[in-house]
Amino acid sequence: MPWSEDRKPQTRARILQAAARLFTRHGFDGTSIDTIMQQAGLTRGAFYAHFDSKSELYAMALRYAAREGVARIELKSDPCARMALYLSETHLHSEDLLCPLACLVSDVAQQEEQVRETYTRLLEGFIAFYAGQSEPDSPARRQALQQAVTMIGGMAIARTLTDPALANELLEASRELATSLMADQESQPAAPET
Amino acid sequence: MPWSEDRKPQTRARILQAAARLFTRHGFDGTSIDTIMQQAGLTRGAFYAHFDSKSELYAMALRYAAREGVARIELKSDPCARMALYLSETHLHSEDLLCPLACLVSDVAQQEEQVRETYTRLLEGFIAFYAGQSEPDSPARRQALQQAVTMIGGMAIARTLTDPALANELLEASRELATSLMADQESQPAAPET
Amino acid sequence: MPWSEDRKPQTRARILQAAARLFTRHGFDGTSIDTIMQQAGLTRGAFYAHFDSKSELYAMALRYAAREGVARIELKSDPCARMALYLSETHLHSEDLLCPLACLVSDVAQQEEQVRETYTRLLEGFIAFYAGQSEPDSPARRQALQQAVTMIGGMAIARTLTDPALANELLEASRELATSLMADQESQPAAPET
Amino acid sequence: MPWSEDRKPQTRARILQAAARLFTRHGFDGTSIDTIMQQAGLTRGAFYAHFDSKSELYAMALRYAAREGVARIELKSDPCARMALYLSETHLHSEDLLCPLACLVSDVAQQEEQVRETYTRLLEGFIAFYAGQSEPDSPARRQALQQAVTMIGGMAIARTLTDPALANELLEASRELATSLMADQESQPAAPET
DNA sequence: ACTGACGGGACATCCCGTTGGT
DNA sequence: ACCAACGGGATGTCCCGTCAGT
Repeated sequence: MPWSEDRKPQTRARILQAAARLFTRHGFDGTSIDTIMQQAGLTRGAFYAHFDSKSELYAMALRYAAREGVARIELKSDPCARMALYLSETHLHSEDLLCPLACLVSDVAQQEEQVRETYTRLLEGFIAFYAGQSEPDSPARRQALQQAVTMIGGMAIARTLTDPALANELLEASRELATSLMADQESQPAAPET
Repeated sequence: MPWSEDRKPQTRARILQAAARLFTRHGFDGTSIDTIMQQAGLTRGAFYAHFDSKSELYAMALRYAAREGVARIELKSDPCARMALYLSETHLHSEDLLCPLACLVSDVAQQEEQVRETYTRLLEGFIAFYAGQSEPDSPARRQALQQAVTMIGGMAIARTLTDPALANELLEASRELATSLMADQESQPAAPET
Repeated sequence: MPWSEDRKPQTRARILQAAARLFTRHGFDGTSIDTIMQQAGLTRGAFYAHFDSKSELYAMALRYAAREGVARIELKSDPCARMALYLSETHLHSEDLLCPLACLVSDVAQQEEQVRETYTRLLEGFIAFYAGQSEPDSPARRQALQQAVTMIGGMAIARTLTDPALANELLEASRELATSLMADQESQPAAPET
Repeated sequence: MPWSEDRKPQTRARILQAAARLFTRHGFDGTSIDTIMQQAGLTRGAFYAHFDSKSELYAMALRYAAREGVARIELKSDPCARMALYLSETHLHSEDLLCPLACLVSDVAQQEEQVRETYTRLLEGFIAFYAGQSEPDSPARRQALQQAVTMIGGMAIARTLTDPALANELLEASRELATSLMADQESQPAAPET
């Protein structure tokens, strides 16, 4: 092999990082390959040595962003603390790390099958984290799904609003709901409907 | 002008209808003015006699779709029935009527201020419907926010998934959560955490 | 209709003319839409108001060039004179009118089906001109085919050569062969083999 | 260098072979260096250790294809049999051996001087084969030129047509004409117009 | 000799907003 | 109000030639 052996993965990672940042902020159509590569310190010409198409990169970046996000949040091992961090104002205004599941929900919905497939799997991972080894139809599973909807939905909507006060109010309400869901799960395996 | 006096508003409505349908499905960048106008039975030249720009149309269409959606759902006066309809599989696979608040969350997030402003106001309306005349910081208000997150978030995520089973599972869990929220609201003004 | 009624056909004709000129000289890949439109006094933006794709234009330009060429040559009603004109040095070095059947033989061979179809039909027309109402398997038909091969083949090869002397020699030999074929046809319906 | 001494020419030959095959089928612009090298079992970087540019390779491949073609056809020493083989349907649909003089006539016409020069010399060789040691202006020379036009022109046009029946008809007519030319040459040194 | 990442140019296609014209 | 030709910007994709590195 020419070049140093780990140069390609490094470059690839740089591209993925830039892509993750830009895609989560401006979506698929709002981000050009030129911009991504420039952000990665390269030029357009090198792009196709790493990825087959913009779509493929998009899917890869989705995964990258999700894992990277998880990695940082995993510093907190408490699920409750993670949730609070996810639905925090800090995360909402974060410059470099946004959850693709939230920021790209409807963006992904308009992409081709493979991308939506990737999104689906990432969501399954998200759910699995909160569901643990629960049965397919168990209350724990249902609560994990509700947890996902609350967290992702809350963040997605908050990101869209122009009114910061309303966004914060929404985040807080979401945190409250998510907290109650987790409380239910611990104390009793039943659904939250009292 | 030899045309009948109410022709312009009619044409405008046709454009809005086509725009609402197409935007909610394919997003801002995925929908061209040409396609919209063709769908409305006109050509692109006529567009600028009704709207100043694509962005303005997008905002208008957002409002149009929201109102139109509300109009149809309003046949059910029961808030609970409305919620069930909103989070139903029928709505998920609907051909002609989708909630822009859900389908375009992250799409709107990438648009210019004015569009996000419109989205914000529509969301306020959505919340107000479930909140009633509640105080700014009351539990009822909080529950309305949670209701919005659950409904819009649930639908938005379900729309993106490729796995129909998972999508339905998610919708069902969302319905359950939304139901419990409404039950809480009626029985007691407290938050759902028992 | 806005604009003057025959403006579009005129513009279209300008584009076709430029395209015919450029394509016959530089082939499909050697000619860009930009260049064609510039040559036609327009810009790239207007192109797709007249043609669906570059390929379609190529096919159209093929037909245009063939007809235009025929039109000029038709001033000579004598088939023999036409042949002599076709295989003349004047035609070989012509600035603005080249036979697409000769100049684009192998260029067309690499294009998609529809283009080759167009070429095939044009060749049939070429043959029909020399065959008259001859039977499908008659000597007259065969001679027309041979005429076509001689004329088109001669011109195609001559166009490719760098040595002007050899090119002229080739043209002359082709003229001689074509002449003998026509002589045969008139005097006797048999093939030229004495 | 640890490599065996004749490795370079071998590799070079592999590249030439792949190039000849691909160029004759898809032309200069339709064939990428990547494809050629892949076909040769190498990658693009190795290319420039053997050739200076794509154009140079094109010229070389032209020669290679011509010689290779001649080599196979030379098994038949009878000029007439060779002609029949050249204008056969087998050659027309051949998978791996096509005459570059025919398949690339107009493709070469659009290339730079050096390539056309190569083509010109190859054609001279082609003519010389049928002309023998004839004088520059002799009937034999003229007939060789006509032979070349008939064979190359016939094949070039047949390759372009979409209608197999017409292509075969054209080939047959060309064979007939070529045959008569050879008959004339043997029996009498005069031109065919008796 | 060979690999493969990289720079940079080219181009077909798409789409928006304008404008002449009815 | 409506039509549609037109200008011009943007971008994904492809491809050539180079060069660092073995």
